[in-house]
Amino acid sequence: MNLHEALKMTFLFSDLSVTKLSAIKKICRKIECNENEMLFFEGDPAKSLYIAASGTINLIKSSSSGREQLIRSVSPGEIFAEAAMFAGMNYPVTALAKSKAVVYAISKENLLHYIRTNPDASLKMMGAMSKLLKHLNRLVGELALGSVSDRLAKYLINKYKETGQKSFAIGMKKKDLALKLGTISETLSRNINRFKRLGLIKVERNRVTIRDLKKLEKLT
Amino acid sequence: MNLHEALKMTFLFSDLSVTKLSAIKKICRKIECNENEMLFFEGDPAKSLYIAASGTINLIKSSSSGREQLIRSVSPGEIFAEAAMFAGMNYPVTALAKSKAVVYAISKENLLHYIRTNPDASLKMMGAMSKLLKHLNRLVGELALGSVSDRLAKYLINKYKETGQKSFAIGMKKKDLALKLGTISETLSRNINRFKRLGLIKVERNRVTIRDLKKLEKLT
DNA sequence: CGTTCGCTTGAGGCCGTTCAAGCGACGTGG
DNA sequence: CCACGTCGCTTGAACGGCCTCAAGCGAACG
Repeated sequence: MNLHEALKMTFLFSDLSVTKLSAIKKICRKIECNENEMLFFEGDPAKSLYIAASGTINLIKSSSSGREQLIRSVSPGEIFAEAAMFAGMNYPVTALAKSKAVVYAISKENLLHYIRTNPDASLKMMGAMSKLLKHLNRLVGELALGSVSDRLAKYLINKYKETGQKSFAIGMKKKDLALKLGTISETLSRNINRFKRLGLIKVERNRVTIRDLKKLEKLT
Repeated sequence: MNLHEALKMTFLFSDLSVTKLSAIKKICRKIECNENEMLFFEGDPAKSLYIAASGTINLIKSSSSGREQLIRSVSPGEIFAEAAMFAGMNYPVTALAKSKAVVYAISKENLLHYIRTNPDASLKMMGAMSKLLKHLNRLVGELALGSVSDRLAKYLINKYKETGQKSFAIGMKKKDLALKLGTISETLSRNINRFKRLGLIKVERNRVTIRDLKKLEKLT
């Protein structure tokens, strides 16, 4: 995906006029990441907003003891570090390229200038932030209140609703899914197995089939 | 605290002209809550932004099994449900008055109109949302990565930094502190006791004194 | 064919919760 | 002023979920 396509996909810059779009393009700085490269670290001063053009970027939190939590997985056409740049914030997560990736950065100064001179942009920006807030609120609830199997069930149901299919590919390594669910691969494995034994799902390779949606929903 | 004072304290409406301020006052609807009354429930469609004038409002998440997590405790002069009203969201938490309380509500429509006609307001609103994001990010990290004693240590250190005093009142029931730290009173009690045994803190009634800040910081 | 990688499975242990009981502080009514 | 009940807090015992460490195992790949 090139810069133009990526910008068009973002909530923030999607419906701009040709002139405005090319103005935005001028202030984008291209950054290429190798697999497993860190784009920025948690705690670094937030200097830019990023637009993902290709590859996958994981936003994670990690503790000194080595535990990790995946906060968000960014796909091409999405923006990230939206909100970190207000009030002189630091990045609250570290950004890790899961594959070779290309992202574009817009500096804080340029973005603020853009927002100030484009009234609509504020509203869109607030929309983006509010989506993030929603996501984080859900995450907090799930982490604080639910067990791993709760979160796994929620994840599966959500996948089903997203795709409309009772059979779908997980689309990432189980280890990464574990990270997303706030656990580790062993525990995930055991839980998947329990679901299989209970007749809730069927699993082959990377593909899951929901056999008993009702019971799955009752779990959460 | 009356409406005028409360508005003056908020980040959002603090430095308005007299005319604008009185325009805002006109669109505020007064709501009085009794102790333990719910102002709104998680999942309700978000129709208003609120300004707390007196009393304490707890924003909590709870699960069907009865577990609860305190997301935020709102004091007079603060606004809440800032962000819920974008993109047709529902409240992500339920608001519970911990004491008799007075709050003022501004409807979604009125607020959006206000924001659209006051360019500065968007920036302030984004500031408010970005503060919230920061808070939630921290909360996610602590819940996902840390233990109860980590969170207790962080809380104590934070209190110390806030007040500048090594001795301070907790200012809420231990049960509520437990809620805030994502645990229950029994576990909190045991952890406080462990800290006491290790010589990290001293506790008398509702007052904590930090005896060994260094070690406390090393815990986190 | 051997190595690596992702995943699974098992044993053991820790942390936090649940359930149950005890205890001091406080307020109320006798 | 004391007796009693309530409330907030603490403590103990038992249990369970999840993590750690370690080993096994199939598939992909050079």
